[in-house]
Amino acid sequence: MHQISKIKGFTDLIWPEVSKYTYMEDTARAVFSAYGYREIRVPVLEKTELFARSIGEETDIVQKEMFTFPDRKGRLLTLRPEATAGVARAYLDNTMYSREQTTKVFTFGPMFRYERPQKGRQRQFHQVNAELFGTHSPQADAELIAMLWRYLHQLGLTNLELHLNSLGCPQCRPEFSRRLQEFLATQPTQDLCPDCQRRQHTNPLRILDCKVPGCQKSAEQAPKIGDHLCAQCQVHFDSVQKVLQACSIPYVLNSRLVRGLDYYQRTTFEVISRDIGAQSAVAGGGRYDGLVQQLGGPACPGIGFACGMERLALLMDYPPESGPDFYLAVLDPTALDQGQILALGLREQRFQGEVSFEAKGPKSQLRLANKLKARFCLLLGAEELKNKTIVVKDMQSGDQRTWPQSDLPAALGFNS
RNA sequence: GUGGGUGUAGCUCAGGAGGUAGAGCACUUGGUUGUGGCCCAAGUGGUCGCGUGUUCAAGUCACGUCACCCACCCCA
Repeated sequence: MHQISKIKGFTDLIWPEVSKYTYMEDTARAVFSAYGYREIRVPVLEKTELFARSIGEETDIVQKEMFTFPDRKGRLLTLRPEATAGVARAYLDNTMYSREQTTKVFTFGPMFRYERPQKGRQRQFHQVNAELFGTHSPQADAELIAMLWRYLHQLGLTNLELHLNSLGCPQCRPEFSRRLQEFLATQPTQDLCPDCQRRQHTNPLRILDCKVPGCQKSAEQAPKIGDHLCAQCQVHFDSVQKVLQACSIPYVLNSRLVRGLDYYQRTTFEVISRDIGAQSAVAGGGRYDGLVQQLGGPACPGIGFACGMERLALLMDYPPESGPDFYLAVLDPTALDQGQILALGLREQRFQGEVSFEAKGPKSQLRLANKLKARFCLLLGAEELKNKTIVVKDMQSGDQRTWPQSDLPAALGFNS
């Protein structure tokens, strides 16, 4: 019989790797709740239309990266490729906008994109996500970015770069796109890659972050969106930067930072690591003031970010190495039951440890205790069973002595 | 979707120009050591990813196929 293997791009998270994920989640809860964010959990499966309408019909994500299939009644469903659309939908479905002026939520969980797997990229991957609805204030942009920065710092990550840009708004961006197209028209067409020759007409902003050398050269000389923001966008962007500076959050302006989801406007940002291979963006986000309305809700601004947990995991040194408090080594089969009873008592006192399920000689038992990095090895043989004692050995110093079983917790060097 | 790389023991990998599978680590047992760590000895463990072909003979050559990895692309 052949084994059934996992499907491409889907991975099992096993220990110790999985402990990084619980740590990221626990840390997110701790940090985000200090900023007033509450947890939200939304479905993994949504109507395809939700993503088509929010992320953008023409984006790569919608065009070729979604897991989409009909349900038993022929309705098109899609495994979420990102979290914001679903959270925005939930915000509307639950009329959360009517409960309070601003709503702060965070979530985490699996996302799905049909891409070729590589380092830092899986078909099922995980994100930590935060969204803030209901305010236009640039202070909110800065607070959200500061929270993200704080979170990454709390995870012990350094050597990260925060890239910042403004994409303008529906007032000023069309004008900039037109100027960009005009500029591109003056460039020799063959300098652009085939993709960009198409984008030139459909989505010219995307050319700015194309990595093909010819396109980069053109992009360098191209007009910058920062020079073409409308007055309100300029004021907004300046304010965001002012707060970030005041909070001592280091960032670099990157006029070529263009996000691949259509709903972003004004502030956008990305956190980059140079230490994890080609997929270097560990977090990204921005303002999406038009999104809620686009989904059929009231005009309601919003801003949010997502962190790629797989990519953060590549940077994390976790869990710290540590062994159990004790290993209870049973030397004689007749003592197996008593071993369990004694371990139960220790565990009730919050000591952490293992009991052997089978009796073995002292030599192999001590080898095992050593391998487990247990602090104490407790040896229980036929003689100890009879005398109601147990041998306690400190694995580090090698010291050992015989203790009454009734007083075992004290033997591990703790009082109560 | 497009490139490139890799698939041999539980793990990391050797196997020059085809001749019936190797090392280190790990594991088991024993010796030594004050009952563990160091050292020594023995032992368990492999349809060489899968299939077809060439050949007297294929881990080794050819073709195909699958899987994984890295990169493009895209993004977190």
